[in-house]
Amino acid sequence: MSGARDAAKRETRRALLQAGLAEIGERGLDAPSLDDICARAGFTRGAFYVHFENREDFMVQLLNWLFRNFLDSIVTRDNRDGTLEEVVTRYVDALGRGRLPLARLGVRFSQVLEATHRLPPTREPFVKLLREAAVRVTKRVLDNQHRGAIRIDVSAEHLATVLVALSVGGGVLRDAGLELDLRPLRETVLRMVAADVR
Amino acid sequence: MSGARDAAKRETRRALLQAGLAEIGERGLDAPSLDDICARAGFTRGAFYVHFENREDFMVQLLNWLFRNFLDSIVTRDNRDGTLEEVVTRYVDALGRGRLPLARLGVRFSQVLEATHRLPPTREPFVKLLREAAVRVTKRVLDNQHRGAIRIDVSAEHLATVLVALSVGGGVLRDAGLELDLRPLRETVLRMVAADVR
Amino acid sequence: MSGARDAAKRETRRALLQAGLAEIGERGLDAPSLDDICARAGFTRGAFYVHFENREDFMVQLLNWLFRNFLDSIVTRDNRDGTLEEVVTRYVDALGRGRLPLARLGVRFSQVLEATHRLPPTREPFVKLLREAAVRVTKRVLDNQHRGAIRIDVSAEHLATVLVALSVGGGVLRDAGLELDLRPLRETVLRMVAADVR
Amino acid sequence: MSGARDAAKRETRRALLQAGLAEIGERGLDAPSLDDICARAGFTRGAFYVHFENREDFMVQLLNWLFRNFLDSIVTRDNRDGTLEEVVTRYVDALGRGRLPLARLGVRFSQVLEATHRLPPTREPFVKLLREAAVRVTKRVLDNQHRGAIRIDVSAEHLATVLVALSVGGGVLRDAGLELDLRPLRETVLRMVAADVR
DNA sequence: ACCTACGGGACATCCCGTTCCT
DNA sequence: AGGAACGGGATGTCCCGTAGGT
Repeated sequence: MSGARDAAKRETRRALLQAGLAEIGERGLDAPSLDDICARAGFTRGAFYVHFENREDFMVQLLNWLFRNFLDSIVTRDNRDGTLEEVVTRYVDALGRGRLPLARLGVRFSQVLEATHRLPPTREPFVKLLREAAVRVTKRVLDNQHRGAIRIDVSAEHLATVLVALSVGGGVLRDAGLELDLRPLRETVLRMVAADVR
Repeated sequence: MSGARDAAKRETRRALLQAGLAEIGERGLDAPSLDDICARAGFTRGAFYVHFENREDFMVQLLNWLFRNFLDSIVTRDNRDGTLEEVVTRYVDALGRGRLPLARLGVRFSQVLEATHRLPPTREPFVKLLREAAVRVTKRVLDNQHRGAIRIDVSAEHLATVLVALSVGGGVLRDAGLELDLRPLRETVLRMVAADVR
Repeated sequence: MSGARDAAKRETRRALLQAGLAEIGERGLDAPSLDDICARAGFTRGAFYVHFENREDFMVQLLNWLFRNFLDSIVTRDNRDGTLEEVVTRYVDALGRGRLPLARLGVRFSQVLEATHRLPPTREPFVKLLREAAVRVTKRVLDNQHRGAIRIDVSAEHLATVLVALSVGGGVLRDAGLELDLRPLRETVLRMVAADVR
Repeated sequence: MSGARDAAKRETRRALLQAGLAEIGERGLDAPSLDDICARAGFTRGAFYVHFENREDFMVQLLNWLFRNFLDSIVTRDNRDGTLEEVVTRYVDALGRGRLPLARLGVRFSQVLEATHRLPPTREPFVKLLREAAVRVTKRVLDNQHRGAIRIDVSAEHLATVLVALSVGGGVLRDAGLELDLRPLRETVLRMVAADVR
């Protein structure tokens, strides 16, 4: 199945979501009108209502689509990361240059949070996402504990959760406009989790 | 002069701000109309425009009013807190029972963040606020380092910033609906900052 | 009470209803937009929504207002009518010249009927209206029977109902575009109800 | 040629008209969208525009199709009716049970009237229809006058027109929701047209 | 100080008609 | 013949800001 017709349809849908993401990133969740979004995608509302039931449906689908990219803003999926130090370094580096996946899409953390609060259907997938992030970090911590790079007097799971919270908090502070000198902060964190003391 | 007159006027103003806060907490920053807010305060827009220029002005004043209470959600102002452990414990405890000052007002962290992003006049006071929070925590850390309760191989300032980020991140995760077992997380953090290493 | 403010308000309301009636008469129940109606009255939708909850509320109030004039299209209220013959003659005369109160307002019978069917709140007052019409005609018939002008072998009440149905039917046929030679029809009816035979 | 092909096409057309009739009966002339009508018939607008030019064209064809059944709501076509009393009795009986052809289709008299007013192409056939109704009744009256069952002091034509108006008026009152005790009304009418006077 | 009528802009939704695909 | 994507117009509703009354 899925001939030229279906392909075009999917492309239209993708373009609308993409445009919606861009508009939301620039102007918030509520500001952009459907006309704005459609115009940016090169379509009209006639097309919009073929693909989405209404504005809310659009937003829900948009967010769920976003969540798939979201996780990468905390920790990448692949296993080539090596040490936790490298993970943290890469994260902090991306944060410092405004290159976190979310930021790259022009969406603020707080926007996502607001959205999940106002659109109930998005809450569950979002929470699942956060849990998955903790799970991924837990694996790295365990790896590093085994090879003696991370202190073993704390549970890997708890440490991972702390790190996730710290990442989120750092991103939020950054979004908020607080200028942070990231390098020493990174060093501080690494020292707090390191196996060898002083 | 004009005692009773002015008092009544101030009371009206306060009632409007209070109502605005309640509406925002319940329905977000954009949903409540001025009519909704005024009605909740027992007035109409006629009273509103006596006290505020327009919706944006109202929101700015509302947020700046909120910020004065906001800092306490991270660390209280008084000096009777004693050890950092007590500070952290109290914070985590409040977080666990949804009794952070912000939460008590029914406002989510993400809402404040969104607001500061869309209302430029609120950004500066907000950032100042975050800095002040870091300063307060820094003092506590220094105190504790001096008495040997906190590790001294990290800068008090950096550690404080990390703790603030962690607090913010924890609050956000909580807002997001992630159920956290806070006790072990608190223990993990305390161990990471402790002076004595096992 | 009711100073200059209230008077202006009532006048605005009246102007909107009047304009609505005119628009409905010209273009039907559904065609005229609120903008059309408001423009004809010299106002905008901002004024409209002060006086009416929504379009349906407006239509209901409009119809109920119309009903007060409606009854006169079947039989006038005052008692100076004298014989039933005069009543019938006057009615037929008005019908023939398109001067029935309804027609004078530019509203068709069928429009009123349609409206009452689609707007439930208007049904009860409309039915009450029809009953009142029958009651009025019944009184005339009784008068005329007492003085020997109308046959007494039929119940006054039933005869009145028949006459009302006949009036309505005649009006509808006229609305429908059937050209009727009304004079002989009137004579026919009068002969059918007359007391003296042949 | 093209037997099955054409049959299928006609069937589609018929299904659309049928669905349109049902929708109109339930929700009025304007409420149902083409999508609603097509969906009810099991098609989409793609099929619709094969058979009809646009909405107006559809409505015109629908009404003209309806008119063929309409006449029977006033007087049947066949000549087996016998006395006028039987005609009236049968009509009143059908009226009382809501079994007039129009009512059976779920369409109100006022809807047809409204339609003819707003769709000019339907007016002429409708008026022709009403005239034909009068002609049919006139024949019955003449028959009955010849055999001495109906008074002869009124023109058959005029009496017939009066009866048609009365029928229409009765149907309208019924549509309007006025509860009528039909039996005595029927007796009243029959007495008014009877040849023998008590 | 506060209320209320009103002007007027914005927008989600609905729906019609066209066009291209199958 | 029929299905479905898309263009694009129309409109009810909501809401902000203002002006004039009380």
